[in-house]
Amino acid sequence: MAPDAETLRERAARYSPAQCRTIDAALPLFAAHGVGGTSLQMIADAVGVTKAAIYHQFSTKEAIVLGVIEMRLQPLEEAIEAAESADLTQSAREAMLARVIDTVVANRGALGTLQNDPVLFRLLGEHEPSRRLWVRLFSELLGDDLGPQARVRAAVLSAAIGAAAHPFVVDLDDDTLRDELLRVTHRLVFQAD
Amino acid sequence: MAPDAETLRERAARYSPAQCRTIDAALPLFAAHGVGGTSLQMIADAVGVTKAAIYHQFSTKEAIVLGVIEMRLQPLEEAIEAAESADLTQSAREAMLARVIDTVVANRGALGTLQNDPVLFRLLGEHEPSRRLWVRLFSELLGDDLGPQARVRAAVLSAAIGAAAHPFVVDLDDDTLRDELLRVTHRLVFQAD
DNA sequence: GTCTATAGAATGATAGAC
DNA sequence: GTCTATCATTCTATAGAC
Repeated sequence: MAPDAETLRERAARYSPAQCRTIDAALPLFAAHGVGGTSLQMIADAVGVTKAAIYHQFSTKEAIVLGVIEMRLQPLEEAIEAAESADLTQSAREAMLARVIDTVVANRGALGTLQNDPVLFRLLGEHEPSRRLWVRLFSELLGDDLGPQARVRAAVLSAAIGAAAHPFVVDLDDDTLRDELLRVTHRLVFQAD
Repeated sequence: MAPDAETLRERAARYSPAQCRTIDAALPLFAAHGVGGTSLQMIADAVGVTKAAIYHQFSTKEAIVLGVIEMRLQPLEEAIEAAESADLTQSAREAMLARVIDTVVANRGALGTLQNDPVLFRLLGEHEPSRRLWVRLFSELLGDDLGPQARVRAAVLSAAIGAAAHPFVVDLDDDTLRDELLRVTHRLVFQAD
């Protein structure tokens, strides 16, 4: 099995408890200051250890960023796997969208943060396991056709997932946000012209 | 007139040619590396001058970031002003959306970059002239009601504007992107449940 | 408006003790 | 797994000449 064929679950399982603490501390810092604006010192301070301890866990800053991606994308992988089915019936596609939106709302800040930082977003496109995840999601929802309409819909759906972390909706409760977001994305994905 | 009541046009007019060169050089760097990942040295190299010259133009890095916001948000201000009308008829609102989408597509990367970096995005919400701009846009399109439905729609519309810079749509020509994006956002904003 | 030169702090990263 | 101590590099920012 090629290393790139690993699932996010398999990768995430390899992180030690100390590494998980670092990953958890890094995400909100990335969300607030961006990856480029977050230093290892800031992460170390947030965890409550020294920089050297962080370097024992991760050999580079990029390795921490990858860890954040793999850990926080994992719930989305689970949602897609759970809803994936051999037959692309309309109801199977609707169930996948609903499950994805559930997960997005339950993980509010996380998935939005991954898409709203230029460094994280680029890595999301270069990191094979996460690439495959997006391909699975969009091809199941929008089909394999890569026409302009499907491309624009995919881009807006991707952006809409990030909108779950938008300031306009921070104080909506999960149920309300999920209902409204599902309604909007359902229309976006499934409504014919 | 309070300083905060200035338009973006008035502010943008104050920048010297040298400052404009710096602002133009900074945007693609912010898009690629994020604000936090972009140093003054990188900006100076891109302009072709030394750091000291940049510091003569802007006293801090944040002043450059503000300059980028004010310059690149200006076309959106023009679009909103041109389409703004006293009566909130449906056709006036549709005309504003169409004009905004035109401007978004014509400025592809710019508006997306402003919304896809955590630092730029935060400043967009703290900077009064740009705050007023978003309020005008969303209240004209979605009304003054701040219910959950309008809030989610506003957040997704805001994200959809950023989607014009998404990799999925980079190689679509302007006309195609504008048509598809307008169709999708029109439905998002105006379609009742 | 741009340059050279520099100050002082912070950065990513490493070595070696515990 | 964490620490102290340190390295070379880069950072923001300033002073003063042209």
